[in-house]
Amino acid sequence: MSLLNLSVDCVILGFDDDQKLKILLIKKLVNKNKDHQYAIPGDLIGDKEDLLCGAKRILMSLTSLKEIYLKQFSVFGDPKRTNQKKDQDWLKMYRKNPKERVVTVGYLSLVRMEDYNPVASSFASDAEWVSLNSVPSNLAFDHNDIIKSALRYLKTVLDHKIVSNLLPSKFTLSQLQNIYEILLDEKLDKRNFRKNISKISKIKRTKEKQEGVAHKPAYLYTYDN
Amino acid sequence: MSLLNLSVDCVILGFDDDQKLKILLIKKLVNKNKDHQYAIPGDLIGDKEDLLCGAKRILMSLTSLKEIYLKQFSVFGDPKRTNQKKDQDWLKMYRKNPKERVVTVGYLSLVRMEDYNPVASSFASDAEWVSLNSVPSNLAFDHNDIIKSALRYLKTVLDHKIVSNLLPSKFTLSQLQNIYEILLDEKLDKRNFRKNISKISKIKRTKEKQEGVAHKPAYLYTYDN
DNA sequence: ACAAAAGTGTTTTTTTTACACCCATGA
DNA sequence: TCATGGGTGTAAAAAAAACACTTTTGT
Repeated sequence: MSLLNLSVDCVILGFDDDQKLKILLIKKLVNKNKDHQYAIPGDLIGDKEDLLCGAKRILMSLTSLKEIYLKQFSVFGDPKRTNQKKDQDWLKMYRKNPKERVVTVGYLSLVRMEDYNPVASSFASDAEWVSLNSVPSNLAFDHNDIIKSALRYLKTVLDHKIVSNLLPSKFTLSQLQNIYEILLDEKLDKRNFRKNISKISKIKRTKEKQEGVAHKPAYLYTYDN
Repeated sequence: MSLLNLSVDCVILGFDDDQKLKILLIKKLVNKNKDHQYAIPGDLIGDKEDLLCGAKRILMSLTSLKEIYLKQFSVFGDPKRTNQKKDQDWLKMYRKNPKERVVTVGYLSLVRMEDYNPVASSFASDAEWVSLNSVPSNLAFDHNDIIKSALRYLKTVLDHKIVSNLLPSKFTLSQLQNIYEILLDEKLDKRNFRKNISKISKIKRTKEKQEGVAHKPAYLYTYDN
């Protein structure tokens, strides 16, 4: 019998060669002073809008990121998830009926940071990559929980198809191994890792090598769709 | 900016020793004649109701099943998912605004059929266990898709904890193997299966044996929480 | 010459698969 | 005594893990 608002929230993880995993956060003003809070990009979906399309539209509108593969991973429907004061403050500024319930659908993506340059717009006053281990613990709504849930989910579905998004078109096996180590959060054995990669027919060695490195240059590989 | 209806739909799989996997369907009248259709149990969630609580309440109200472990597995948000004529007919009878969008959250459970005796009520005129391979292909809304999605999900998460719901408190290893074979839809090797089970410390052999069977009686096992 | 990362095989251990016969019971 | 499902072990194969040294480049 009840009508409610449905939103999507996007956990966009960004990868920068040889660095830490980052997450795309937006900054939102919570009142007329310039107090702000961080959140993952998300908003209400439109009337007749498909969820996935909505997620893409919203991500685009807040951060200008487009053409991103998004995967639904969970729904967050606690009736009190928008009740905290900090969240009500924000809702009062942007929504007609801030007390209405909002259920949200979580979407996840993994991207190469160099491929996407977030530019804030709409109610986002800023959009930036933040190291996963320095994410504020007081994100908007239940966004800290949503991120945790996304990371848990990620480990269960990680595969070469997903990881291929994170690679430049030519990459070294060390870069690839580094991605796995970061995403799985564990060290891998170089020789065993390469043995496994060599079984994946889609990953092919080119004749090119790294240039200008102060060590033996690595062969470059490509991921072949 | 849009308000919409949120529902839950429950895929309840029922297991009956040595038999086929069944699913709990309800029958709904679609008009004043006695035309009906089948559906999985589901309905709109309440205003301030938690999703999981709502799912339990609705399942109880339609089929009288209670105390069931339900696991959220996906969201179905196609804006047109309630637009077919058969579905609009039903919605017109039971909802004030049948054209309003309904997004639904899918919940899954696996139960022992003997433990639960479905009794239809509310808008369900009947509630019955139906063999998975004789589910009508024209269930309400997108329920056929929801079931497919649930079965796919089930194979990925199957473990002894989940299966323990399907067992009587004392069971034989053949019963257990049978459940796995049905859920995984593949034959398993008896000796290898038992080897694996023996590693699971929660599954313990009792001193009791089957009685009154026309073959060597099997030892009974228990699942120890 | 040194530092830095690349590249490369073999052995051991663990896990998984395949496979066949005798046993206890009720009819 | 027959039909039925219960119960058991071993060998082979496959997969995963452990492990160390040489090479190529820039500085």
